[in-house]
Amino acid sequence: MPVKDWMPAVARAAASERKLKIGESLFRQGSKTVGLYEVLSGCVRLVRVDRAGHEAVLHVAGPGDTFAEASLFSAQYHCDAIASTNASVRLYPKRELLAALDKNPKAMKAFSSTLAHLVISLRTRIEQRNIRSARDRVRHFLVLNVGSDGRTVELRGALKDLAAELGLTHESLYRTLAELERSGDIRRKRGKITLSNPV
Amino acid sequence: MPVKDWMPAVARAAASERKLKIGESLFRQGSKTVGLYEVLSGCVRLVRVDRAGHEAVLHVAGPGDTFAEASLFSAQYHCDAIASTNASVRLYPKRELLAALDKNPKAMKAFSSTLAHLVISLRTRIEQRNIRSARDRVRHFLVLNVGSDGRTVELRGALKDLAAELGLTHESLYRTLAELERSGDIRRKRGKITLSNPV
DNA sequence: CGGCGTTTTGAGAGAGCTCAACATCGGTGG
DNA sequence: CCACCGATGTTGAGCTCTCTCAAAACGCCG
Repeated sequence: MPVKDWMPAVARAAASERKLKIGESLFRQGSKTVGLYEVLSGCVRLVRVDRAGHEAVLHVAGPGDTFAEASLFSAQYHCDAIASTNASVRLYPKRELLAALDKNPKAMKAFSSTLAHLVISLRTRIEQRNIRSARDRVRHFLVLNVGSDGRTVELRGALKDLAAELGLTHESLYRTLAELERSGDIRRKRGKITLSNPV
Repeated sequence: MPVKDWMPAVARAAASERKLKIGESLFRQGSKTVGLYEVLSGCVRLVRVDRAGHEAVLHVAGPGDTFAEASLFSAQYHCDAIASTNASVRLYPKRELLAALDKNPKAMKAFSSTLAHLVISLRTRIEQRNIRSARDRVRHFLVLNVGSDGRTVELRGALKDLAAELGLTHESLYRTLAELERSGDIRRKRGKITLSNPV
């Protein structure tokens, strides 16, 4: 559900905006939670960095998406938020938002619904990561991200970013896409991938 | 938060119980949602099965845990629930529970909090699946699951089940544990694993 | 004691990762 | 307008690690 449809006016009034340069971090894992964010433009990714220095991409939020929902019930952020492009975001401060939700059961319910759908999409991502084969993992992603025509996927950002989101090396993704194109399963055209045999 | 602490009396009154034999399924992906479950005894795992027939373990719920939270905001279950042991569960029917939550903002808030913490733990699981090395993935799991002494992990169920939960083959897990034991990083004793160098 | 599922170890193959070189594209400044 | 530069995209070769298939020891329960 779009944030506009449930965000209480009080919380909206208390919101502030901020611009981010590409690569800039909005918060880090362990830092104190200040509230919930909405992406106004650009893309922000949520990642965790393991000791080997690898980024695990947990989520990519685009315009209209919210992120850091769980921050309302946690004292610290549990991942890093980094701008994948130049971006602007709106912050709904935790204190005011929680107070407004307490007074507005309908909004609280909508917020719960948002969290519930987030849970479902996270589980889909776990399912994705369980697929070993690069080919199948890419196909899995494509099928789940086709647009309204049922066969075309619009890519947000670079293929390199997609590789990170899929948990593959960019080399592996390039090769896999090339193979899929050679075998006729997909067609590519600058930022778009079309499935030849939509499911 | 334990379900007892927030579950409205009305919903509790409407609950029913059910026993499951090991391997029995409680619901399947795509089946109509009937409500939220609590595990009374045994273990229930949530899985998705990909077309290759592999199970991706999304969650394992033990006594006191709830599962299928998102069902309240979805018409169909998005994964399978299968008993990993003989188990008994309690069903809080969707209709009555939603009605009770609507009338009880505090309970709704607690439910949101439960969802938020679920989101965090799911992201931790994604982080885990992003670790390629079996050794590191096992260590990651162990560190996150130590008991109150900070070094001992109590295993629920068989190592084979743990392997599935970690997204490894059981052979790989056995080998990895054997290596960790040989190198002195862990010690094993029937159902318990102790870290030699707790973090 | 017998049977079944778990645990363990072995050998081989496949697939993705790593390192490396190069091509291509987009933006910047002269 | 062109040259330059960095980031993205592409392809090659080799290696490592896990998966897979196989076989056997072990443990629990009837």
